[in-house]
Amino acid sequence: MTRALGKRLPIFEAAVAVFSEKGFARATMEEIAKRAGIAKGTIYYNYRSKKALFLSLIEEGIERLETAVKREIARKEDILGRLEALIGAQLSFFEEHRDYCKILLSEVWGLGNRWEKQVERLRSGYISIIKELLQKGQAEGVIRKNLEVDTAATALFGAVAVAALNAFVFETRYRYDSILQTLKDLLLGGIREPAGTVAAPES
Amino acid sequence: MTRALGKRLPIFEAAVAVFSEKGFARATMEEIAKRAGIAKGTIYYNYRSKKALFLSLIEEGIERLETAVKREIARKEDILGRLEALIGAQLSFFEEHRDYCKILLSEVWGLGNRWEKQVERLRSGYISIIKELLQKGQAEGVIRKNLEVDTAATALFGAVAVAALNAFVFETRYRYDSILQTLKDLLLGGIREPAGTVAAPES
Amino acid sequence: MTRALGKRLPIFEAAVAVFSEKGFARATMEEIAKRAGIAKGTIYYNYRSKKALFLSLIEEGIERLETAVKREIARKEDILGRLEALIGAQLSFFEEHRDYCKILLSEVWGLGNRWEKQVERLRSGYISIIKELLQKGQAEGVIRKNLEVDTAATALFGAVAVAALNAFVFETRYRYDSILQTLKDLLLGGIREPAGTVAAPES
Amino acid sequence: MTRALGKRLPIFEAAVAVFSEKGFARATMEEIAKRAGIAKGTIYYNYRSKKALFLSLIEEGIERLETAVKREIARKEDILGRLEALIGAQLSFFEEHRDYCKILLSEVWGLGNRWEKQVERLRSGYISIIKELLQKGQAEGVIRKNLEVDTAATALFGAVAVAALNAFVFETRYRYDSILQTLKDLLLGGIREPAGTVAAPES
DNA sequence: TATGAATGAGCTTTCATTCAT
DNA sequence: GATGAATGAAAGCTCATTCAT
Repeated sequence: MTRALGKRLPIFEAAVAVFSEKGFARATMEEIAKRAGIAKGTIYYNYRSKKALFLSLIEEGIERLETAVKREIARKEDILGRLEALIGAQLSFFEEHRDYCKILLSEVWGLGNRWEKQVERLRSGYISIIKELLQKGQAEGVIRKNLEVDTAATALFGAVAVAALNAFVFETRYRYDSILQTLKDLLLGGIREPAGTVAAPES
Repeated sequence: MTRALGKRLPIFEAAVAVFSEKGFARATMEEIAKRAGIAKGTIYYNYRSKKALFLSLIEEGIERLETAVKREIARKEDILGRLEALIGAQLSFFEEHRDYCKILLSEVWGLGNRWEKQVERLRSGYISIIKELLQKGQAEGVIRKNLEVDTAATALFGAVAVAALNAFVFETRYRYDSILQTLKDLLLGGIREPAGTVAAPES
Repeated sequence: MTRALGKRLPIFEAAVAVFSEKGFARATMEEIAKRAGIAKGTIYYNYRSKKALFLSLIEEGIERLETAVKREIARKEDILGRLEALIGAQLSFFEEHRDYCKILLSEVWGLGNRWEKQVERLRSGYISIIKELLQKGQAEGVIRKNLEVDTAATALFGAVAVAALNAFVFETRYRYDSILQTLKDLLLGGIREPAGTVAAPES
Repeated sequence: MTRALGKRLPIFEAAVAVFSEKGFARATMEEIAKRAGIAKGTIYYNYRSKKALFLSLIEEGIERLETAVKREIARKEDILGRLEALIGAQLSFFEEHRDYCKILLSEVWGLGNRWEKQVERLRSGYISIIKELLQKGQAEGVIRKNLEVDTAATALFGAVAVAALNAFVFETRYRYDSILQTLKDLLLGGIREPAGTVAAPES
């Protein structure tokens, strides 16, 4: 998102669609151009290369995700509320942009160093948001101190992302609210039935 | 894993390495052959195509993961113990085979439809193991009934996988025990400091 | 022959030459490209595949042959004159395009089923022209009724084609008029010295 | 046909079948071996190369054709009877060995110099049989002197071969006797209704 | 004799990229 | 600014041939 996006927006949107459907390697500039309704050469007039186009996608995608997440977080005062908001924002973002969900999982998280430093920065940038919340929560005593924030943050991201992928991409039918509630319950309260509760047998 | 693996094992191992480093599309038969120390044609003598080789990899990988997980689960009697065992087995498998960790995340989970029915079957086969544990636990009253098992199972898988990827692939230094403990705590008990607990200030 | 043949004509001509020299299977795109003075990829920019290029060749070839034959036939009024014209036109076409002569014989007539429906249609399309002439001639009483038109038509085609191949491809020296006259005599009047004729000893 | 054909016969027969179905280039040693019920290496134990196997096929094929033709010719005294016998023998040979019919037309006649000198010798060897008959007949005054024997001989061969191919390979249903009679009539007597004959309307 | 695993040259095809218009 | 014809490097795949057993 740099120049006065003349033809840039259509290209961008077509690229998101094609990259998410085919993955980076099997996506072709030809198809992106066709879907954007322009000539192939025009893409090169706006982006240096296929890779540059892709990176700009990733960057934009993570930026949008961050923006959405930060906006939702800001609305809550307490840490736990903010974590819930984060889970909700990420899930909702992935529902609306299942394109990105696939791309992020398979090409950014799933590929290790395969991509540039740039991508790595974005990845750890996003994870940091979660980490900071966790750390603040630990300091305030609302989050368990024995959790290693690094691990917990990535696990949290992974849980939401994979569940989102499963529901929005693999399954055609799903109940959004139910998924959201389950994720919040699971991540905040754990799988286990709380100790104090009298586990009333399902009679 | 079919014939009396003449050159099959070296091919297999080289393929795992290359596919995990480059991803399916950017991996070349040439490189796999070179790394296996054989001629390109020999791969085709043993596997019908690049795709077939890859699928056999996936299949074998998920099979091994399942085997390891099931073995560990079988050692425990109670459901929660089994869930802990599952988390541990998956984490340990991903540490030992970080190749597979990347391949599974980026090409199997991360790709929706892009692969064959066969892969989809394997994927949901593995998830079923988790789902069954959760359902049994809910019946026994040790797992919270309000969790949607589908979502919870995929989230659990995703949490472990992404955390493993982060530690074993992105970071060079990590403390295995710490990660394992964090995942168990997080997934079984949740992020939140248990209610009853007197949140002892971090003195 | 579709688009405003940019590089199509040179490709086409090079392809005719190479296919005729080497046959379909042993002809390489590399050589066709080199002979057309273009890059290999350019062929694929103009034709979907090697097979498509070849089929377009066959189609064009039979079309040209048909056009030439029909033009010559149209100039004569009587059936026998038309048959002579057909023999002459086919022979002359094969002399001018000995490339096609080889391709047609070896890949179209010589291959049974091996090629597409499309080729079969072209083949029987051309044979039909001869068949119709024969049938009309039988109806008019100038052609022997006991001849099976199917057999006679293919035999006539084969006689001219193989004789043409022999003269124009295998032999370097030949007398065109003599060949033409022999074919006309043979096919219209037969090998046998007419009965009534007093076989004047070769004085 | 040299060594004590130990495994040679099965190979030979399988080769004829496969070469005729697929043509030289698309036939594979693998398939020939499988169809002969032996291992691939065994073919190389009996024939120096694919080409050598193929050439031995051609040689054998033309030899068999020549033998059959000469046998039938020898039974007749007069030239015209011999020519009829030749037509009959060639047609019958092609019916029984439609394999050879295809191979001969597409790979031997249809390919010009593409094959070895050896094949050329065989080809012109067979044509010579026809030529000699024609020359003798011209000397005896039963065959028209104005026919160029070279052209007439190849035309005769081509007429029978292409008609045979058309009937035996392209069509599934055909009446052998009718085809034979038509070819004899056509080639000996010509297409044209004999002049003296009162063209009796088809009452 | 017979085998079949192994080879690698060679082929078709794809596609990111360039550049004259 | 925009185009799309042209390119050629690179990849998957086939198969005649070899050779240790």
